[in-house]
Formats: sequence, C-alpha cells, structure tokens
Amino acid sequence: MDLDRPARFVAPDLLGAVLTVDGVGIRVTEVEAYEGEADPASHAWRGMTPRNAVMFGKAGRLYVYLSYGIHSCVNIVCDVEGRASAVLLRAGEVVAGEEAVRVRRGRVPYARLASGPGNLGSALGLTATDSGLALDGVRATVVAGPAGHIMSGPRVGISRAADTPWRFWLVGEPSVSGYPRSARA
DNA sequence: CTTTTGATCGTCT
DNA sequence: GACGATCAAAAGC
Repeated sequence: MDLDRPARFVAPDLLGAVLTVDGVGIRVTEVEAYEGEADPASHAWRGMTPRNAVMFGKAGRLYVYLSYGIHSCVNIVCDVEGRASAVLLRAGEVVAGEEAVRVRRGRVPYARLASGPGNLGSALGLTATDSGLALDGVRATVVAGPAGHIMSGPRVGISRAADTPWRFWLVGEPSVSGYPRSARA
C-alpha cells in the first residue's frame, strides 16, 4: 500500500484493509478523504496549527482529534511530507479483539461496534493523546485487504465543500454508517 | 418513522 | 466566546 499519494487516491485503496491497534483489528468499510490547503472542509485548510501538525508530516501515522468534546476520530495520514492529507476512517468491522472492544462499547449489535467515526475511535481505544502514533508495527499496523464493490459520494457532517464526492464505502457492508440517512444509492 | 436536543471541551477567532 | 469531520436518547407525528 502506497500512502505517499493524496488522500482522495489512497482512500478507496484503504477499503478492505485491516487496521490493528493494541490487539484490536478493524476491517475498514467506509472512509473519507481530506486534503490540506485546497480543501475547505479539511482541518489543515488554514495552514498548520498545533492540532493538525501531524497531517503535514510523513505518511503512515495516525491523526486523532477530539470531536464535539466527546468523540475521538481517527485518520490515516498520507501524501508526502509537507502536504497535509489524511483519510478519515468512518466505519469498520471488528475482526480481532472483540472482547476489548465490548468493554468500551458495551452491548451493541456486532455491526455497530465500529460504525461511525466516533464509535470506531472508541472501539480502538484511541484518544487525541495518541495522535501521531506510527503504523510501524509497535502498537499499530495496516494491512491491505480485498475490497468488494466500492461506491463514492459526498462527505457527511461538514458544511463546506459538502458536494465533493470524497466519501468511499463498501456496498452491502452492515457497518457502513452514512449517518444521517440521506444519500441512498 | 422523522426531527430535535443534550452532552461536553479543545481549538481557533 | 462560538463552533464543530458526532452519537444516542427523547420528543414529535
């Protein structure tokens, strides 16, 4: 998997890949691409800040941020150093360490364990203090995997550039959120 | 079933 | 001091 490309190209390739953090494995089923200066919806739109600095760094690290004061959302940083670019992991299927996930997520249906960016972050047990974590095999890894039928559409939950079709998901996967229900193709 | 609202806080203006 | 790359529960129909 070549992460040294802009997020919009890496995003669809990440579908079907398995991200493992501290023994919990998640098969990615839904992602969104965010790119620096050219993308008004990106955190890096107005340049580097202490929070988004990791987005400007080299590929293969995790960018984790606190959303709405409650949820931790997880991105995989891509593109070459100096170009802010990241893929938000919106949903996945838990394929390893389900017991550890249930401690944090409780008694919810299997398909919902990591459905939605906040839930996925919770399932992995990541918080903003983990931002910058390298996918180097120490605590975390990504391994590419087979993807089925891929579809794309507008990103969810943003107010700017809401028409850019940089959301990608696997058709037929129960964990895909698409929250809130609107664009059904 | 659809729409609204409360929770909760770091970040940037 | 306002506002989110959100979620689940409650209220409205």
